Amino acid sequence: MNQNVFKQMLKEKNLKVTRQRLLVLELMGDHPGEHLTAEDIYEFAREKDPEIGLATIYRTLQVLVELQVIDKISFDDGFARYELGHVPDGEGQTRHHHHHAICSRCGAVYSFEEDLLDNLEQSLMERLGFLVVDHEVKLFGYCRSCREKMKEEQS
Amino acid sequence: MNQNVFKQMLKEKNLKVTRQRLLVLELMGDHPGEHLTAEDIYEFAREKDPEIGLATIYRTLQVLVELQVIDKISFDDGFARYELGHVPDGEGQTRHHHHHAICSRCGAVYSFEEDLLDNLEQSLMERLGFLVVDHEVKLFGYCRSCREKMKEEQS
DNA sequence: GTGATTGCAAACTTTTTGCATCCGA
DNA sequence: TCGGATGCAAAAAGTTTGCAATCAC
Repeated sequence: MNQNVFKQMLKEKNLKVTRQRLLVLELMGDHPGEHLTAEDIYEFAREKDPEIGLATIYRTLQVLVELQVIDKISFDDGFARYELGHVPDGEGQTRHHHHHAICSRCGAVYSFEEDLLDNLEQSLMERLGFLVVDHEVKLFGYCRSCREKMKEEQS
Repeated sequence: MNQNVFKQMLKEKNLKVTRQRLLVLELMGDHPGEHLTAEDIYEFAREKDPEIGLATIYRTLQVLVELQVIDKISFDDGFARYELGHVPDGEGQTRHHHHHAICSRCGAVYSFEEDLLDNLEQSLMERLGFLVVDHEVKLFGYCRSCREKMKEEQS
């Protein structure tokens, strides 16, 4: 996400461009594909701006979620996580989300993109009149290296 | 879920059959298709057993999740929710989960079943060696009645 | 200048834990 | 009997909020 685009988004919502907001955006960009907690971001932020407060991190993340710059996700391990969202398509309609495969043994998270839900979304519209605009898919299972370790343990 | 089956499951894990555990199971069965929070279950439980403690509810829910009798889900509104899980198939392999369509306007949750993820799961196995054993799909959008209301508001 | 934003600390919410008591097997 | 389970209260952990000081515009 371009910093100038971000500044423009803030201005359109009558929000101010602050050192803290720019820093959080920068940090999110520095860690693509990671699923950072507020605490993670706080730690990174303090390296560059020791004065920054945790409450500011939370408030800034809220702003970024509202602006659809980042997504808030949960792996049900007790804290919310944040990651850079993908740019909405031209029409501003359906977003191109990526999904997550979570290893139940080691906790590794693999991200991937794939739009295999179109059929499902269409059927919901026909049956319930429900218009899907976003989706989130989590797959739970075992990654290759854990499967190998599990095989060894078995023998 | 049959009470005797549950009693058997507890015994197999060397857990005791208690009044409280039976009550929580009963309450979950009384509210099929709902997505109850621990607090909801606590309220229902106190109607039948005013002595019961909230900590017991949490501890019992944990046991039920471990026994795969219920599923823990989150709609990211701040608390965990629980619902009766579907019975695993004969092989004890992939579970037949249902999914959720959540209205972003009124918060209504529609549940449905559909196994359209087989292709996706197979492709993950081929590409990453990741074995999927369970999945969770959340769709966000607008339900029929909210869409109608939104149309009216627009005019 | 002025209203939004920040940092801090305190509050809040959901969930977990310690411990004495109680109960199921 | 005796180890697991319960209820209560206190603690923990993540997040939010009130407020005075500060900053962006």
